[in-house]
Amino acid sequence: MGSENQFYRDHPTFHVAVDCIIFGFDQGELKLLIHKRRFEPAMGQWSLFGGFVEREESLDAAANRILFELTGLDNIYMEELQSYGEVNRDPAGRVISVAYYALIPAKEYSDATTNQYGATWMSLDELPRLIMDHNLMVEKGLRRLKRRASTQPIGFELLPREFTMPQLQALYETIYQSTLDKRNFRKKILSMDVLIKLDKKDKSGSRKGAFLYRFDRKKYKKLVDGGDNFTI
Amino acid sequence: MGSENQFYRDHPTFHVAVDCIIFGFDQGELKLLIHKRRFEPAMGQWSLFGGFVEREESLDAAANRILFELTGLDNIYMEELQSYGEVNRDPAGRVISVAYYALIPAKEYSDATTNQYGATWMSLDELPRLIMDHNLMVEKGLRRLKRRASTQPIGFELLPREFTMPQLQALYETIYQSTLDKRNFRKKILSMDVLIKLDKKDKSGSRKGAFLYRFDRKKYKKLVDGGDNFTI
DNA sequence: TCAAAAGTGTTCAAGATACACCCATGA
DNA sequence: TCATGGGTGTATCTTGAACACTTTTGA
Repeated sequence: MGSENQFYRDHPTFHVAVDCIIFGFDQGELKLLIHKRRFEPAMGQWSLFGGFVEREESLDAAANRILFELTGLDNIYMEELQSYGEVNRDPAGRVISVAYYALIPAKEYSDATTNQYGATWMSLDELPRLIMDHNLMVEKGLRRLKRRASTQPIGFELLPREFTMPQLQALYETIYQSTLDKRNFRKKILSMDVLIKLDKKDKSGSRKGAFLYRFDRKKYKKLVDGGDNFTI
Repeated sequence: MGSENQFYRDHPTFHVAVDCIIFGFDQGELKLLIHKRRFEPAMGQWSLFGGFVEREESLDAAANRILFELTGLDNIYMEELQSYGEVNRDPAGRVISVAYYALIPAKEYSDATTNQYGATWMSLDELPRLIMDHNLMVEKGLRRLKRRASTQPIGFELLPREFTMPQLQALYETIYQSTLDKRNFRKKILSMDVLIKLDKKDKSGSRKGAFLYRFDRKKYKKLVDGGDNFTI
């Protein structure tokens, strides 16, 4: 930064990190992708996936890089959550961390990649103590997920591209931690007209089989342009 | 930072700044407190109030310090909005900025202090071009304000401690950019039972005078504890 | 043939919206 | 006395909530 002016240079600089709260949905449970930290301090303890921001890299780029390195997945739903800047949050030095949360379709994420990085899908019900303020980040991420899920079509990010109504409902029941009436649920979601009903059934869940649906961004756009909102 | 380990030291560090989006409400308008920047680059151009984070200072502390230095006001409603980390957002060097938005009761903020820092209340309708990505920050802050105002009792932060119904309604009409029916508005807000009606009238707005109210945190807590939400 | 999950409509209650007149006061 | 803004109640509509039976099919 030889080009920086004197005024800037009189001020301190900081390490800046990105931490990713990676949510997945599998077997009727919300899960978090975590791993055991591979460097000091706190090596070997459970941690979110994170890393330092590099010199010519934006925050968003750093978050996407970390996620891609880990999962090989691109075009992932990802949003900044909040920055964490307490002076002593990291015992090894002053680090300002920007937390992102990401939603990935757990099924499309191969376990092969998982193990390469020691990544583990951990159910949110039995989440261990994570390093530093990472548990705080997760709590905040969860709150955000719950709120967002009710007003934005982000639930679909957690499901495979083709999914059934019972799957979708189970997802929302998990996120909201409550049971929903299936007739009302179908009515509401179908009334928004953002899904495409396919001609196929998924027979893995029952003998009868359940019709597959796909979320349609164009229809969603129509809904929004028409002045209506997604709510569920 | 002599205590930092080698792994950390191999990574770059960054200037970190805080920028404050300071909203006020006066004369039926939402306003933003801005000033002309006093150092290079872009000296003399309109800017949000901001500053660099200091060595032993958390992000929140930095935001509060900047706001306090500027307004002399303490205990201000303030919330982190989002971080801005594009590589070239600041032409004079790499700076990562954390944007905060604050709501202050414009009336309690004396113009004396204003002028000392060259601060200016600028109506949002005639907001000039601000430096760097500050206009983006303001837009995002506004969207957040609109959403939050409908589900959290933050409108009161923009009014004096004692206010009238017509004032409160005018505030919400401004935030939502729409007109509201005064009977329905009163019904809704009074039904939540979070206000205390005072025995006094404010006669500045009409001959008849309007009763003054005060927002009551205890009543609000009762509402929330009872499982209900603030909505307007 | 039966167990297990998928699929389907109607009724009722609550909350949101629309709407018009009287009141108090100072000039 | 009148102009100005403050204050009040009811009827209707829309939306969310509650609720039970039939269908399909593989074992």
